[in-house]
Amino acid sequence: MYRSDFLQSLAARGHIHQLTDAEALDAAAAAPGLAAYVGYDCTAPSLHVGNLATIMLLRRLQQHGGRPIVLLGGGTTRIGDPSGKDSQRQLLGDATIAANKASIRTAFERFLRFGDGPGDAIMVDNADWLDGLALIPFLRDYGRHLSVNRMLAQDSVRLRLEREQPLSFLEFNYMVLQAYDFVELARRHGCRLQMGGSDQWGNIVQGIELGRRVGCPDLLGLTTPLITTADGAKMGKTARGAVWLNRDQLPDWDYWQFWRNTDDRDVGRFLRLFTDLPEDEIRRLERLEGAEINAAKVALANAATAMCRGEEAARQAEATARATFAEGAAGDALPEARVHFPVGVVDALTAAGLAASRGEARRKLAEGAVRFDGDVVTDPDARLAGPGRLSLGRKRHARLVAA
RNA sequence: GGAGGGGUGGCCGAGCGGUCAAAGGCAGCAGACUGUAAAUCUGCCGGCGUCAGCCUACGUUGGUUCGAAUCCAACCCCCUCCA
Repeated sequence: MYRSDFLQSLAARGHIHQLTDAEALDAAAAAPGLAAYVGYDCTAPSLHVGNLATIMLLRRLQQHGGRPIVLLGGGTTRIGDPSGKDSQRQLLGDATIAANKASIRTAFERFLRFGDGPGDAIMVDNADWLDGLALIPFLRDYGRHLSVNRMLAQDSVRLRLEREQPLSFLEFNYMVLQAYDFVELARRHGCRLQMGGSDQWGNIVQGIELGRRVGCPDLLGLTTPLITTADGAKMGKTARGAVWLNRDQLPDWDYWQFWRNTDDRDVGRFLRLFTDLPEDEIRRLERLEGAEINAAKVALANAATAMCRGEEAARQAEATARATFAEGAAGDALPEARVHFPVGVVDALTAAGLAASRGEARRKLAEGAVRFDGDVVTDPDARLAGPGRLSLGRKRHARLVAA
């Protein structure tokens, strides 16, 4: 078993997939001030719950005395990570990347404490060193240490080649630059550990190898398992889109609901991975059976929402859930739709976003799925006279208010 | 460069002159049962509509035809085999 609190905690909570050198890492983590980083692409205006697995690694590191480094890939996003893709990703414009970067960074402040103190997290952007890189000096200093043979064996490259899918030289360089990032962070910030999802293993190892050859000998790597739900889907990808961390991409209510609707079988695992609740509390919650387990889901939703969106957001969502589901009222946190009364049900449904089209609204009315203030509405010509709670099915609700 | 095969709705995949808004599966939505869970069963699943109909869709652009996802031509892209 591990001696350091950090690794003990990660192991107990299910965060560890692979380690490059367990003993060395354990020793490094036992001393205070271990610096570790995770890199994030700026491909979207917000990170999503799929990124939470590694964000939690940084959080746990800080909780146990380490120094988290958030690396924003302002430079590498201009290239595009080929891992897990069969075709080149659409190249993003610099303006988009800059906007995404600005938007992404806000989310981290909820999970980590930033500052100038010894245990404070810092945020860096690899554009700072990548953008100005001069090709010939770079090739002479680093290129000679990078083995093409080895790179060709990397999954991200090999799979593309085996399937005879195109791989541009641009993308081929992604791992080179990610490897170089690690060396740069080791030099600038004394960073010894790179963490990431299991798909990043190859890239992480490349960085460690490069470090060994250019005078940063003791770099380490750690990956988290790919988190899937009990029914086998990648976590955080719903049909309606990703579950975003940023409030302007996904309202607090929906974020809370995402966690509240966790599969029974995932509750214990998610409590360990995505909340700070202590082990004995989690053990108590996951032992609940039947309808009782809903209490554990509420605890999960509250803890996860409080961490990402703040205590107040969690409280409001919980209160709204109670009002909406237990009392059949309309809680404050429900999405609001502004309409002019009297309004036809069909228009109200589309305005509230409960139906994607008028046709769908009509179909749902015919199916008996629509209720207004709790009463089933089936007539597509019905008009609603004033404010109230419009529901589609039992789960989706909106408050109609006068425009 | 040569010879074949193929590009169909979010995905997979049938259709190969009218009866095609296009079989089937997956995903999704809703109903029943429940616990805002899972499983199961049922219905729905391009848009608009006073439900008759209209519009948009089968790689792209033209053409043949009363009529084309289906035939022809050119172009773009993908796959297999040969050089």
